[in-house]
Amino acid sequence: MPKIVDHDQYRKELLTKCFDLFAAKGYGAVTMRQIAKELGVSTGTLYHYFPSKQALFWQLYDELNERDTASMNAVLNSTDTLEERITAIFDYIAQNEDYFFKQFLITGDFYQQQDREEILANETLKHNYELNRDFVTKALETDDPAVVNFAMCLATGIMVVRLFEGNVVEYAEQAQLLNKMLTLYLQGSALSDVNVT
Amino acid sequence: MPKIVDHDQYRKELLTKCFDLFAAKGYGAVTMRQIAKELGVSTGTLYHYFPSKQALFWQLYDELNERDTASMNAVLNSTDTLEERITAIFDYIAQNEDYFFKQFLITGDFYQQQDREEILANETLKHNYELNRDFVTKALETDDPAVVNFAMCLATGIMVVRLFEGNVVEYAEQAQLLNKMLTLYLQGSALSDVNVT
Amino acid sequence: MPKIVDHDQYRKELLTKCFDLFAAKGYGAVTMRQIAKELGVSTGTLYHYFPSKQALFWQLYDELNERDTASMNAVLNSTDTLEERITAIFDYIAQNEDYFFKQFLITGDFYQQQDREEILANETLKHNYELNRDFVTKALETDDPAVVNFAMCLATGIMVVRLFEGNVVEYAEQAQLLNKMLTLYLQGSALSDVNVT
Amino acid sequence: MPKIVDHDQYRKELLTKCFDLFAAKGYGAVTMRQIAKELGVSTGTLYHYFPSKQALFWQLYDELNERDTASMNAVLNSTDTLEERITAIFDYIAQNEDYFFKQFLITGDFYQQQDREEILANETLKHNYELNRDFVTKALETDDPAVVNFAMCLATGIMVVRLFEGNVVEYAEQAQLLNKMLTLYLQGSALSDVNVT
DNA sequence: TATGAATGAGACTTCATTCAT
DNA sequence: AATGAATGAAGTCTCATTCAT
Repeated sequence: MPKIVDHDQYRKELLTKCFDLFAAKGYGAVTMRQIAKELGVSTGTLYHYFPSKQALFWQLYDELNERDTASMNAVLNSTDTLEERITAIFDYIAQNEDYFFKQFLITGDFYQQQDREEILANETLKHNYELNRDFVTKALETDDPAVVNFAMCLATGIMVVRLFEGNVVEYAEQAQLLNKMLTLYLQGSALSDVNVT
Repeated sequence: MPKIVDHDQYRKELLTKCFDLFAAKGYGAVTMRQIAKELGVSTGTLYHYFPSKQALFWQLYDELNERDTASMNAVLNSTDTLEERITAIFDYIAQNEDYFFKQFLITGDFYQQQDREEILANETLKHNYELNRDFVTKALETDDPAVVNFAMCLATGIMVVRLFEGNVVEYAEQAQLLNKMLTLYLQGSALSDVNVT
Repeated sequence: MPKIVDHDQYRKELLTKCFDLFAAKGYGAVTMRQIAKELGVSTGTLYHYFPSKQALFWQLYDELNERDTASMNAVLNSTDTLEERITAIFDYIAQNEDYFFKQFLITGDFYQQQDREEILANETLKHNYELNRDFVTKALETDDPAVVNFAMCLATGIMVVRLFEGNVVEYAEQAQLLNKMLTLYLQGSALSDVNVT
Repeated sequence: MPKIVDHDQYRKELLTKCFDLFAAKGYGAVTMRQIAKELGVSTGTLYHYFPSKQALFWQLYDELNERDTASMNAVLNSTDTLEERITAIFDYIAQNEDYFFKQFLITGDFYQQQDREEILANETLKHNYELNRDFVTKALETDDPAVVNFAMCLATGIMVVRLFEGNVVEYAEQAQLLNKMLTLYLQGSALSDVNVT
């Protein structure tokens, strides 16, 4: 018997440790030697677990998505009103902003690995988006896809702006705004629905 | 100073040609030799105009911002109502989406050149943001910074989502939504202002 | 000593399986992992039987020679005339051409392991040559070493030319030529011997 | 203008210097760093002239063939009889044995670069063989291809045996033998031709 | 015995940059 | 101002070998 190691589990542990490194420096700027050093293994070992730098990167990306799916489900518990749910979501993003920054940056790296066409055809990417969409749909309790997109784009935008510009926008403030506007808008829709009827 | 003008102008011409290259492949993936070849000059000449790859990159970034400033001013001409102005802005983004994609990607590369701290302290970046903010402020004719941010984040978000996910959102649709909500919201504010008064 | 026999026999089995691998790809291009995989064992096990890659290689070489010795003896049975014996030898080479190709290629690899001096001083190599020489001497029933060398070089040459150039020469044709020439030559020698006497 | 260098001529100079290195150690055992060091250039420069190690190797191979063609033509001058011509050829080989050794070893390496099929289909290889064949045909003044092959295989065989076994055969001795046998054989053919007529 | 995880030197190759011309 | 040859550090990856189990 060889050294007792759960190959797959150890592989995931290594991936976890890579996260920060890629997020901080970007795919291109991180060398396999650096990764190995950071993980406390030799380059040989690194290649024992990941056939190439690209492969390591893709596996990391998959791993991230898997996590997100798991952690998002708890957010909407114990929320009753629309306002509470909006607040909960923006709070969740705010709390995990650092993680989202990193994930976004890594996705950005991901992007530069291949042609745009391939990216847009990529199943993992699509799947991740569907996930988020369903989540927001459930939160807003609306079946108007435009509204769902509206909220998602706003949230994404805030995050991106904060990433690039710093604290020029605040989550809580924007959450309130969204809440008010949405309430007014949905009331309006409801009214016009009533009127129509 | 006859030569200097030529020098500077030629430098800008070279920069222009670099834009697509960086946008398509990313900073790290483009080599100075590739750039030189694309520009039809030798590496020696390239280094004659730009002291380093980084410098070339920064100058490109500056160049981009300069252009944006110029081209954005014309957008709001011949718009009277809020709706028209919102439509005009989103239309402008939609028309130049490809350019914004590239600019965003290059900014992303830019980001990976250095620490987050330095980025956020960077004057060029700040300046660019101020510019956009002023533009939106003027367009929305509101002095509520939260609302300005709201619109900016939404627009940014739509662009980013489309970049990564494809045509899952549409500019026109979101523009309409924003228009309705904003109208309702601003009316409400006006009313409450009145009430308060 | 019950275990030792198994050990040695297993070792030889492993060697046999290595033959094709080395012949096909060459010493340098075959990795120990590949060998292990091909043999259906782990690298650890491989190293249990062979202290190093070089050692494995040398043992393979020895093994080859051992086999040749055994298989060549039967060739000259039931041949009466010189013509029959020459035909038998060339036939034997033709039948086993593939094996000779591989052996030659492996010997070529062998060569590149060390300095020419060492090669020429190598006992295994010498021994193998003596073996072949004795065999040909017996076949030609002559004690003129020049003639023996002549035949050996011709046979070697045909094999090498076919290895590198393909079927541009035929064994049977050359065997006939050698037979005729040798017959003429040996008759002549005999005559002159008589004359001398 | 850059440093004045005749790119192509310098490339050939570098190739020449590589010859011994490859012949002595074999393709696999020579590293690009070693080559660079030996040539007195940096690895970067080496790659400036040769896109890869393989490419360098193929170019070397081509270069060798080109040379052989040139140098073989002078050999048959001032030879009148068959004996003189045979002697001249074997002498030529003996004089340049070291070169032939190296060429043969490099060809052997060459062989291990790719599949046998590809090798045999390789035009350079075929061309080289044709060249040698024509040369020998002219030297022996016979149009019997079997005899030409006979002589070629013998010469090749002597060279190969000497390469692997050392001075166990001598060129001069074998040249004499070949001369005698060939003379006898050709006389015989001539006679039988006469008889037939 | 047998396994395969681990090692780390070293292979090929790239690339920003310099410099002689 | 312009060229492109030259540099060498550094990147990704391989592989013979060792060793804990």
